[in-house]
Amino acid sequence: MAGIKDVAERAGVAISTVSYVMSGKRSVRPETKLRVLRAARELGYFPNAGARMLRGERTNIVALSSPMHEYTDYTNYSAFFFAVAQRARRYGYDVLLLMGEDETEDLMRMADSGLVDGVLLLDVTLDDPRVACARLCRVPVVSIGIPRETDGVLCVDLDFELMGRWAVDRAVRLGHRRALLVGDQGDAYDNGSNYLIRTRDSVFARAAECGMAVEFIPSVGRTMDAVSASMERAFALDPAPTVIFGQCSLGQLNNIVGYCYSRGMGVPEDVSILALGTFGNAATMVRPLDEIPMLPFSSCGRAVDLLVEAIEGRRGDEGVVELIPSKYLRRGSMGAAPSA
Amino acid sequence: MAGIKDVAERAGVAISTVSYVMSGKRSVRPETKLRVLRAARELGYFPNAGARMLRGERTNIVALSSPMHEYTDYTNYSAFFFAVAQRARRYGYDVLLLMGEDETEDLMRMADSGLVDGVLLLDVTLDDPRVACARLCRVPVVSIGIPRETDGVLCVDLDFELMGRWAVDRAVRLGHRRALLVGDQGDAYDNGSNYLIRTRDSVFARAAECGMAVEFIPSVGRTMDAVSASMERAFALDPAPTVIFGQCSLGQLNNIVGYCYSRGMGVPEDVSILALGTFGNAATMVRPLDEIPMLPFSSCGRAVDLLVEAIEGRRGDEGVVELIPSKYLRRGSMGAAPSA
DNA sequence: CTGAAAGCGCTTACAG
DNA sequence: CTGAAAGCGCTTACAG
Repeated sequence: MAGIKDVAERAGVAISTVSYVMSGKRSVRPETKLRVLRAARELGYFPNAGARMLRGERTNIVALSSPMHEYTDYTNYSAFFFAVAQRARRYGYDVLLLMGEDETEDLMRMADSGLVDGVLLLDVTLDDPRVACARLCRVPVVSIGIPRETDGVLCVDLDFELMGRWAVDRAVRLGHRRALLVGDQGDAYDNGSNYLIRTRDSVFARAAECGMAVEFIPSVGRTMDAVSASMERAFALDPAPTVIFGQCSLGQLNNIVGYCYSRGMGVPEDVSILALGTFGNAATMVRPLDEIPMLPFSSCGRAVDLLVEAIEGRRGDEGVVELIPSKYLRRGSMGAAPSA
Repeated sequence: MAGIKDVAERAGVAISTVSYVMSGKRSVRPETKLRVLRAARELGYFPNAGARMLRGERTNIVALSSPMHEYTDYTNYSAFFFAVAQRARRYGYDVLLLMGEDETEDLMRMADSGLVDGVLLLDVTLDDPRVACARLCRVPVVSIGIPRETDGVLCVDLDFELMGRWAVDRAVRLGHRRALLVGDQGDAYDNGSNYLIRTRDSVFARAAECGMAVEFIPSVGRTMDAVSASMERAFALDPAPTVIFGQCSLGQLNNIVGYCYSRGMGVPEDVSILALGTFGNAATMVRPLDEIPMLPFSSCGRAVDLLVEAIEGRRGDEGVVELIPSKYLRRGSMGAAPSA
């Protein structure tokens, strides 16, 4: 509740002096400075954020746009939120969550109200309307995810094409010729969820290059029964797949392993399994799995780096697309293809 | 970038008229109003947030304080974030994440800078320093979690005492006399993480009343190997427990089930398992489990309700403690105790 | 029904 | 080394 005037009065100086002491933008006689600092501390003075904003000062807030949809499975989002918040904190920024369904309205409001210094877009779809907003915004915007049209925006993402290629290459090297790609819920692809499509298509493309057959089934549910039913159909194929790429949740992967075990199939003796886009947590499964994880701390961290650079004017608004390679974590669930 | 002056000029009115049109705080001639609205739309006008704050208007932002610690397992936090954000949105509020390690400093800064209209505390420990801050704050604060001293703060939480009693009562009714409580990581209790302690102690207390023996083991790790080692020791007891209460993550529960199966113990024929404080997702396990879940949407939703009431002055700052009952979800993993 | 002007709490160019 | 004052973009009491 104490303002700069109260501090000035208590310290016996002008408000400008208080301001300069706080900002350090000009040198102040040590004794004066001390009096001011003591007064500020005693009064519990914090500069009014509104007044600073009005003067065009940074707010040290970045918005994180992460719209909620009906189909949003938010289980793993906190990793992204934490990653963003942690890195932002390092630069002295706080994070304002924008989770309204109406993505673009929130965005324009924030960008033009002067409340935030920059914006991060999460969960960017191929034709995300927020990207068009980004081009109009007076604050810098960084997209975590690669839209179809990238010109004029800063984009960072994990290299999901590379993820797909790595998966296929590893399987092919182990002699596998028939793969099953278990996808996420079908509507996640329909809604253009970017990384899912990119990974899946990269698997398809690379498999075609390598002469490997790939069957794709989206998940229809998360329970053991739902997963079993899907797997049942997949393994009824002749010849049956010898390797499974799981582009799905850890729970579904658990059920896939459970299904294999229930059918008497050993991992990796009878079937190999590789998790794609998980969160490094397939190590904790009953049967730990090889995985090529998301690395949210890498992608989000880098996105914050770029955003802060842009905010502080150390970067123009030329388009940038940075792809970050994931890594391959071995847990022994990928083995040589069983000989026919 | 367009300001109220630009809108006024384009509409041919005074800035006060623009202001009144935007706020609706006084009636304006329909034609004038229309001209103003059109001008505002054409210029993409959004009121400057700083100027409004300076005038003491609401910012329509609430802070969500959720400090990150070394030991924080953030896997399930997004459910709370989403729950808060969703309900806040309904009232027209955005959410500012405060995740700095230094909990109280962030809090005071926010509360006194005028940037937020209210604050929510997440992950409140028994002697949480943020609660003391809350009493000093000039904005309302709602604690999600019950600290030791609740006077002068608004508190909402799930009824974890009831959760503990329900667990024990259900087991006792099924004839179980020896239980194993598998806890979260040990340091989570040491750091005073509120709900863990309350649930655990409630299990202890109720078990003592009912003449049931309870062995407690904190988790030492999340991998199958770590969980197996702990379970090994627990089942070496004579007589061995016939029911397991799992106050731990879904991954660890999966490993507990995996351990039981590997030892040839059926669930619930040989051992019953009940998950406490999970997120309704034990339905998707290979062996679905009975659970008494967290219900973040209930507790956080109610917390936002209270906060908004306080912000809008429809509630004094008398202390309030609201406990919300969870529910018991049956999945067939709790059965009659095997006869000795 | 509408407008001119004070003032919110800061920062900073200007003056000394 | 320090201060008096303009001005950021709004809201609202006052005036008509």
